[in-house]
Amino acid sequence: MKTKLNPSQKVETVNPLEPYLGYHLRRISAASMASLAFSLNELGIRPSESTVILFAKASPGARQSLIGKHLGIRRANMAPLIAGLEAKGLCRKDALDGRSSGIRLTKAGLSCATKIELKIEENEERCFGRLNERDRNSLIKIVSTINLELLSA
Amino acid sequence: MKTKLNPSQKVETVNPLEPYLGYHLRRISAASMASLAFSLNELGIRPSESTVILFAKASPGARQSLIGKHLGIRRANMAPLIAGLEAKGLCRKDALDGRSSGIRLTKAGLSCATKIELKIEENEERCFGRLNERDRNSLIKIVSTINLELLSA
DNA sequence: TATTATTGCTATATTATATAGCAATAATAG
DNA sequence: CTATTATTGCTATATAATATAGCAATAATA
Repeated sequence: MKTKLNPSQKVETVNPLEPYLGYHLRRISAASMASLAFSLNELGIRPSESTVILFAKASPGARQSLIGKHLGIRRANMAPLIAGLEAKGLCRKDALDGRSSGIRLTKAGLSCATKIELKIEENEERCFGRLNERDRNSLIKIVSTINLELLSA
Repeated sequence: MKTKLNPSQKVETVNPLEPYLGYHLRRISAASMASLAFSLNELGIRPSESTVILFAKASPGARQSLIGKHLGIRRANMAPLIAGLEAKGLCRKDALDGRSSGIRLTKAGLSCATKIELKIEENEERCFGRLNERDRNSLIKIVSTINLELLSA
């Protein structure tokens, strides 16, 4: 069978969501995250874990509530996330007081962080590399502005 | 208690994900989708359902495989989605042949679609309204380009 | 010291999305 | 026409991210 099936669909197929920015952002986000997830999977790391690891690397000793606040992850969801990273030997908790701990990457965690950074940068290139420098920069700028508006409100 | 707790966190809090476009897109997408989900909830409609309804309105009689193809929803996930809309009385299936049907909105479905459009447009304004026309247009343009690259590959 | 806020956590639910595989049917090749 | 292949819709199931409610322990404050 060399030719394709002809589904005989004489239906107009104009996507009515085309004019909506939110729709495009959702599709792009989903596509680039799926691509990243696939790549991170080689490290046994999920996207949400990867963000926590990179944040923990940049802010050693931060408590998980702070990490969650910056990444938009709720306390209730941070708990199992951190527990998972601990179980994988990627971070440990140094008690700060009776209830909180400072999160610190282990040696394995730091090494993993480096690999994650590489994967993320590869993914950025894979997904957004076709953009020219100018578009890319204006995109980052606009998008950061939106983020400020949306996330700080 | 008038003053805030002082968490005595002397940890640097620079978000290392700041330079990554994918990260920003994910956060924005999540925030704008959460906002839309909240709004659509008044109609008893989920975001994924809303996209199917609008597509079905624009392409009456399209089979669900085509709708899914355009919206990036897999067959396996389209089935319960359409069944749910049918159960809510928002669409019906007109047999096209022995296995496929053309999806058509009912009267209630059409009325719902109009309300959805309004909610989406309100949400666009709420989330992206602070952008000036120029930024908004260039954003749409760039973002459509990325989408083409990412989704058609 | 009493009150309030925080931190971390458990349990649970929802949404979106992924794969594997099946049965029925349609399209195509020979 | 018949055999093969592709499609369509579907079920069952799994995973990731994220949401709420509520609890216990602890810290900060009045």
